[in-house]
Amino acid sequence: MLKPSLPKGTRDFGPVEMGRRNFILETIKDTFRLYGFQALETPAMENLSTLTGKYGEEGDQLLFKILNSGDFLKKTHTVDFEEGAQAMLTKIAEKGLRYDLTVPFARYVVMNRNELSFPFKRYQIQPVWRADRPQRGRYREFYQCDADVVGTDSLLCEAEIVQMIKRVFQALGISDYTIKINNRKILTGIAETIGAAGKEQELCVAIDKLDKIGWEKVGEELKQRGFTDSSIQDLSPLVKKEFKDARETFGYLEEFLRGSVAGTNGVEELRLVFDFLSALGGSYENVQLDPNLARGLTYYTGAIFEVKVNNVAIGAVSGGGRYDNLTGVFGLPDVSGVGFSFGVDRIYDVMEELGLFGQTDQPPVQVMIAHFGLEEQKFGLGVVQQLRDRGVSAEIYPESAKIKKQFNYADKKGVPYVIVVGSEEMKTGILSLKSLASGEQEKMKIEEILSILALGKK
RNA sequence: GUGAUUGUAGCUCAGUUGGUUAGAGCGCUGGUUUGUGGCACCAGAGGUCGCCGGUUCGAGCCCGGUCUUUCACCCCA
Repeated sequence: MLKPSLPKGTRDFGPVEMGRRNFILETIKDTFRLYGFQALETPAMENLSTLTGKYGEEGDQLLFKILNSGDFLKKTHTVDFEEGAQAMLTKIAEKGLRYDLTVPFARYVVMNRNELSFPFKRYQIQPVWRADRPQRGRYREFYQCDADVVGTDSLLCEAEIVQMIKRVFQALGISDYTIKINNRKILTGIAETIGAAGKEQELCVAIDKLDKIGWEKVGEELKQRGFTDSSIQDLSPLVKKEFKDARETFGYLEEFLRGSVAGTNGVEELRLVFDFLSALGGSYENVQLDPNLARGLTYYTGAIFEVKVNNVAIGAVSGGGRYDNLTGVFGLPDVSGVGFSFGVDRIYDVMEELGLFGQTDQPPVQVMIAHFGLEEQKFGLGVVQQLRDRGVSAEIYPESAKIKKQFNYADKKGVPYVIVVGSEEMKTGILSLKSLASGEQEKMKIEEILSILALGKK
């Protein structure tokens, strides 16, 4: 017999997990809709030509490729084997699983550019696949919850993103978190200011590790990447400075980036984002302007975000930024957009670690009807139907069994109420309603039970 | 992709320098209780020791490979 197993880095979600995941997903969806985003779904698989080259060389290796159907060796010749995997790939696979939701979205926008009215706001909640090596909080199949606005460069979008993040985390009961904001132009400005213009890519990769390995090691890495001692020297005060609030950070950055047009622009943009945030009635609580935030993604050009839950050893649970040329590779240039994404799987892990589930768990059904035999069960069917008609989720034990067994089932499943139907109850029409949590049991008319449970369901 | 690490009952884990029929707790099934779950007591079921191969008279234990888990790097949600 074959032992069943799952592919590496994938998981099943049982009933309890699904309840919790759906709670998170519904919260996110609600929020997206509340801000005027519309749903979009795209296929799990895309043409490989759509996917390759969009995530860098590393990304291409992490793509799951789909072997062509039928005789996949049809187009190959023996010499192809000698050419190596890279050359062979295009002949045996033309499709791949999506790696993120942004590229399929860009593809969709380009294909439907004439039908869409811009600015176009869409959200998309679907699994993505990466042939990564799994770790905690890192899977080969995981969900992304993206919301993007394309076709406008208004910084209001950035401010609304902050508001959406705050709403979601509040609804989920996560309070100790930080939304870090920076602007790619500020990073460009920093590179220019320290005399390393054009090396911002390297700067980002190194600076991103700051809270992980510390300034000293980052300095070493910068040196290895060809930064001069004086550049590193110049960078040092900015990195080491601890700002007490956004106002102070803005002041310092303005001074620091005085000589850089890009840098000054970046600061101005962020100021406007903060202005909009105030106008929306949002506080700066949980929001941190962090000039050292440097998300590696190559396509961000403006604001960048990252959300971390404090005191939990898991990476970012949300992130995003503005890109000026999302659709350019598909032949539609100059479409500015800004988007962000929640990592449900990580949010789940965080909430579990913080013990936030439990209060949010919903019972599988409100009430179960236990009975003593076929006649009693038939009587119970009438009751169960009435309950369902009133919108109360209810089930009746499907077979005749010892009452103890029926109670046991309800208890294990976590059903809060049990109604017992016996010959006495059938005669009088007065049923016993027992709360499994308290153990209290009361006799009352069906109508009364219906009212109590119908009230309780809200 | 590089370097480590893990795997014994459904779950969490014991298992002596390699030596008979591999154990515990929890869970599960049944009973004590044919109109009541949780608690208690009693009984019972359940294991190709991840998989394949090797060394050995003999392997859960040693060796190789493979899969899986976790971790660091790379990168990322």
